[in-house]
Amino acid sequence: MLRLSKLTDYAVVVLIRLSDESREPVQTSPGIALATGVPEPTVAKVLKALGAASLVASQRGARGGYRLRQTLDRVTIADVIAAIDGPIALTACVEGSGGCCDVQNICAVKGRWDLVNDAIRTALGGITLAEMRTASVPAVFRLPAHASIAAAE
Amino acid sequence: MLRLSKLTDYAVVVLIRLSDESREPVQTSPGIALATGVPEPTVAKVLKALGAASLVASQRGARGGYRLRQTLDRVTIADVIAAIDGPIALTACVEGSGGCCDVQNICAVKGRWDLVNDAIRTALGGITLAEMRTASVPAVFRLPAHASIAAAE
DNA sequence: GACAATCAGGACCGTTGGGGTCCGGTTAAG
DNA sequence: CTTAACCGGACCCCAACGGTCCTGATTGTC
Repeated sequence: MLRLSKLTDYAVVVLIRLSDESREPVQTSPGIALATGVPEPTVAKVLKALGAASLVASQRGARGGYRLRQTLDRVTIADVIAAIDGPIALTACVEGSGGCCDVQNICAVKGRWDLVNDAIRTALGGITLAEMRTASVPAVFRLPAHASIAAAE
Repeated sequence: MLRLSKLTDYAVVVLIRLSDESREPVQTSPGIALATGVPEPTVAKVLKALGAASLVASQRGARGGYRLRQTLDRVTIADVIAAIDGPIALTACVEGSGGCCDVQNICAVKGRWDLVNDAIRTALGGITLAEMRTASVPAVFRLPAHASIAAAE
């Protein structure tokens, strides 16, 4: 169903959590795990991927943790997906991977998926995490983080 | 990588093949398999799904086969994906599937993926198979179907 | 200077679902 | 009646993903 990975979903949750500047500017992965309800090892994995993509910066050692590298209005869904799932390409038959398709000499749509890939990339590149956080969300759901943490403990 | 299934790829190939009106208006799945290089059972499976979605019409019995129900300029990629992979929804957290997410009481992006889903649907709904077939494809690749069949035999 | 906290980067499994195959039944042409 | 073709399942296999864990490297704190 054109599913995108659950990890990406988590990544969005984590990034939005990280954007809450009202708390410590640097947050640890166990802390984020506790706050979001996502298992700690998974949070760590997501954070590592986001770090590799330079979406977050890490601080090692005692009192270390993670912080955002850009504000969320500068981060698009496409960025997150690319960070977690790799480059956005819907099929194996994208340009550059030539020769992988064993029926390509017959295939009538050879290379035609680029049109679709571009459309997807454009659509995804036009949505920022800031929009996902705020846009038309009932106030009830708008980051009642503190209360949730308390409830989770 | 936001991969869409190979079956969908095949479906596009099959539909484009089916659109070649220069041959029999009704084509059999073995015939399409031969022409496209896709294994016959797989072609049959794709055709069944397309039939269930009313993208193709089937004629049973001897001298039966499949034919298009609409011209390709009226069929979008979104239609094909929906026919093969089910409704387009990137995550499990879409509206209507309420209660499946065990962290939803903490999740800060509750329901926010709708924004992304809509963007994808719009992007995919704007591309027709006719565009995928013709748009800027070098003439060399433009359905030299007859030659290919001959070569495949 | 020793210790503790925290990230880094792998290796490691279990499960899921897609990809592919096959079979019995049904329909319709000849 | 025979044959050709679709129909609708059931079925299996494997790769990929989600999730976990372990062992280092780094840095602040006592």
